[in-house]
Amino acid sequence: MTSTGQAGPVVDQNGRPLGPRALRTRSRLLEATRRLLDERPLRDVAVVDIARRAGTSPATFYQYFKGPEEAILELAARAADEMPGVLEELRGLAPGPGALPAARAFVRAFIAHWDRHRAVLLVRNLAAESGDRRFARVRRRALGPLLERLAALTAEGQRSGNVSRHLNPHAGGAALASIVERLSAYHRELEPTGVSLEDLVETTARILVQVATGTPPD
Amino acid sequence: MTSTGQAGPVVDQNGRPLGPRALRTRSRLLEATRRLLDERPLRDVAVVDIARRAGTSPATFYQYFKGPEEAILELAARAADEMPGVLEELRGLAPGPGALPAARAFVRAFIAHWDRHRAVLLVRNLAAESGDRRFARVRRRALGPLLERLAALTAEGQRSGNVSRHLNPHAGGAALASIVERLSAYHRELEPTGVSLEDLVETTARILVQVATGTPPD
DNA sequence: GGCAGAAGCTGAGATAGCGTCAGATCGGTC
DNA sequence: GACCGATCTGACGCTATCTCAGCTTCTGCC
Repeated sequence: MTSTGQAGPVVDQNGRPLGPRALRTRSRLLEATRRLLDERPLRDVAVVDIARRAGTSPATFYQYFKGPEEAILELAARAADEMPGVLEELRGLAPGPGALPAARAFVRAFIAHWDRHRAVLLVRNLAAESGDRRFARVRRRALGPLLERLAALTAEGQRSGNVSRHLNPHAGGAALASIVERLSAYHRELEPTGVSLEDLVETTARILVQVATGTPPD
Repeated sequence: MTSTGQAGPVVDQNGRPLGPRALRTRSRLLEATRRLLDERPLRDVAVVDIARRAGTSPATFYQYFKGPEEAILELAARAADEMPGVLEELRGLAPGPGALPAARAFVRAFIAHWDRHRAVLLVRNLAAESGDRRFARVRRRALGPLLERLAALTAEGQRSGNVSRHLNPHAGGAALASIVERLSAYHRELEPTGVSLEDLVETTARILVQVATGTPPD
């Protein structure tokens, strides 16, 4: 199974499975797309550019992808494959003294993940929010487990009486995930205003712990 | 002063000020852009389409705008002009019993604002996050006052001892604004998973109050 | 080594939107 | 009813998309 979630081997636009040479060409095209997207907005990334940078021709690109978007969809899927590792950091996030360090480590890992894949994730989010099902699916695959984890934590906090019954756990999970994702996307714009990355990590981690477990650290 | 923040009257691409007929044509073009953007992603909105829908020609469009993006920039600036009204709702958000209703009203107003301008705001955010200064500026103009308000509230909470000293007020403000903005953008995708708009409003409002004032409502 | 067939690649071309400019049209004025 | 500035557009050259038919390269077989 590929990282896009399709079953079976990688195929070209006609459904034919790819041999080793073709796979290498396809990889070069993906890598070229990734690099170009780091340099300029999607609108300015032409298929010709991708092909040239990959040392091949536009026609070859179209053999493997419907267009730049489809290549980005696959890059987003690959990024999603990294999420389990990032979520690992959340293991220690349970009421108690280990909560804050775990939250910090998680926030740091999440931001690093975003910094690695910023351009791709921005396109993913725009496409998903604009109604593109494929991108919405990849996004859900990446963030769903985070939402669930935070929701479960909130629900647990409610059971133990530390978190208000008036919160909806899923909405709370979504809200907390929003902070982490949004600030990851934005921290570069925030830093010039005097908020350091460490301020962001510390503040976000503390909000996570406070809201999800109901017990403010300190 | 126009809503883009430029001084003086509206001008065309050659800097010539517009007469009443031209202003009407320009307005039709803006409205057509808005409507098309609600129907499909920016990538699929051609200048030809905008012109046709406005009952004019592509050449006319180029007389007033460099391209679709510039039209959207102006639409985003107009949306930003609505923000003071939305922020009005925040007036009552101070420690005390009025905090929760004020927070609810604010969250509702903010979501309604997003629902009105969703397509434009998505493009604005993508462009801003991709490094486009003009869009970043409009975005700051819209959200800056919200950030400041929430940061001030948090700082006040710290002074009165209700909010942890370890939070950075500006980071906290940004985090809370993130929730509101992100969930406004996302609530449509969340609803199918069983989280109602009211759940979202209630949960977000409570998190706002709890984090910013340090006193959980209840 | 040489050859057949499969695998992979691309040149060339039809199509479509972009952005410009010279000139047509409109609408008010005398 | 002729003029004039304001406004609009037809037409054109350009660039990028996307598609084939056919070319090149590889592989295994004799």
